[in-house]
Amino acid sequence: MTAAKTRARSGGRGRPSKATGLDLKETILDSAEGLFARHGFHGVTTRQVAAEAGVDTALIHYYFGAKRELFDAVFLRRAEILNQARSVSMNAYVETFGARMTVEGVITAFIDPLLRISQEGGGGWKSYFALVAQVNNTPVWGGETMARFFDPVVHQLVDTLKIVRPDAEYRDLYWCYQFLTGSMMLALSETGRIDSLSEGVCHSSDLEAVRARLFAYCAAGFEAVVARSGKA
Amino acid sequence: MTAAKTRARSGGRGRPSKATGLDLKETILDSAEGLFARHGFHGVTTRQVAAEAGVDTALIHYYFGAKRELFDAVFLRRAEILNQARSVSMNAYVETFGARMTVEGVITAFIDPLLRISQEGGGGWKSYFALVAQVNNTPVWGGETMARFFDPVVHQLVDTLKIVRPDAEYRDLYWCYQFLTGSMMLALSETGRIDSLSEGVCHSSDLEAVRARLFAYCAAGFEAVVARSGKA
DNA sequence: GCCTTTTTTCACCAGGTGGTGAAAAGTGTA
DNA sequence: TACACTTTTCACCACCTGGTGAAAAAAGGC
Repeated sequence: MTAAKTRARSGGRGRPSKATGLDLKETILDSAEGLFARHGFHGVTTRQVAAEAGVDTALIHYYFGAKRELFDAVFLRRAEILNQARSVSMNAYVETFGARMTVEGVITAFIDPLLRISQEGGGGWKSYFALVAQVNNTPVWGGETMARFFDPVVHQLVDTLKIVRPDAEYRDLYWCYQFLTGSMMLALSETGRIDSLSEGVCHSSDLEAVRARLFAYCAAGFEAVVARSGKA
Repeated sequence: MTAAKTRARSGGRGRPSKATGLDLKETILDSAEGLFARHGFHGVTTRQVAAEAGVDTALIHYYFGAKRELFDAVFLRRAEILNQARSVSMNAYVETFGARMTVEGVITAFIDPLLRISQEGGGGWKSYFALVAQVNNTPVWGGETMARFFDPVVHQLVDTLKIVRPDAEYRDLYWCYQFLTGSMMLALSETGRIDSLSEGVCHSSDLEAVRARLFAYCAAGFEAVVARSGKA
């Protein structure tokens, strides 16, 4: 259902509460988010966003300026929530387990908040993750955008892993992170590819299946790389 | 350097050999490939492709039809080479090692041809891998495109892994493949993200570093998932 | 040479693009 | 009421989009 229709029925009881001001700003962001996630930055026009939000084209420019600024606003909105959730999760893990931390535990603390948010956070989050996955694999400005929004929490992960495995080299840690993020983003974006590939055995929407495998997979891969580097 | 300029100097000896006919068709594909890889399907116009190829816009439609057909032609050209290289590599591995096959060996036979081609195959291949990585993370038509071009060789991988670990469930195999392909495509697309993230410690162009880690990483992750599933 | 076929260019179209400026409508305050 | 301010709409612009049809040029067969 388009945001326009959603706004139209507007609740049905009490004040009609026509969306206005900041409400409308969020509505525009929601529509833009869904469209950007499905078609990419260049595959979406400001007119499409306006139409789905039930809003005049000029209003988008009034609130956000240029199209690229709208995109950044979409990207930023949830990045802050994400970063805080991950930071809190990792800090809690460090404080709870201290010297008994494991690689798999750290990785779980890093990834699981995203899975939980995707499962419990409502539909907008699925679009958002698909969007981030696309940006993550975009050359030119993709790397710069990811760095701008997500570098700090990644450094927190790497530093924590370095505490758990003090002998590991940073080169290995960063490469393992890259492998991890490739797997993680592809799983979170739920492209549907695994559904057809596996002929119905797996479903990309089944994040519980991801949870049951991804942490162990990444942790084992990580340990193997560190071990191999140590003996080499 | 643009293809237009490349064509202009045209060799310098013997027949002037102005590119024509099928040559020109390849030139257009080269230009399209580079542009699509950098900016995505919607981020490129047929005029840009024509300009970089040093060719009239109408010629593109003469040879390839609609823009989307041009994109598919770009995608198909190298997919066939890729699929054959991978299939040959895996068959050779199976025949050479037979009952002594290992998970890491199979995965190496599956991934290494791509690394080698990227290292030795010339610049066009780097663009191509970046392109495939983008499509792999594209919802809507990305999954369908990947399936159309790459499903058979993936099934060959999964079936071979099933021989090496007969007790493994297909569900686990497919999920592990998804994790693997996410890591692999991100590494092959050389987005430059790891360069800035690691502050110069790692370079995404360093495929030798990938080779030294990715096979072991994926194999260990794979074994861990299978083992966990077996005992659960 | 001539004729046919393929390749390349040119001029053009209908519709869509991001973006703007001014007017209009709404909102709060006194 | 009148006023200032914010939010929303409308009409519009210059430019670009994918794509087409016919003419021109080149290549090949005889």
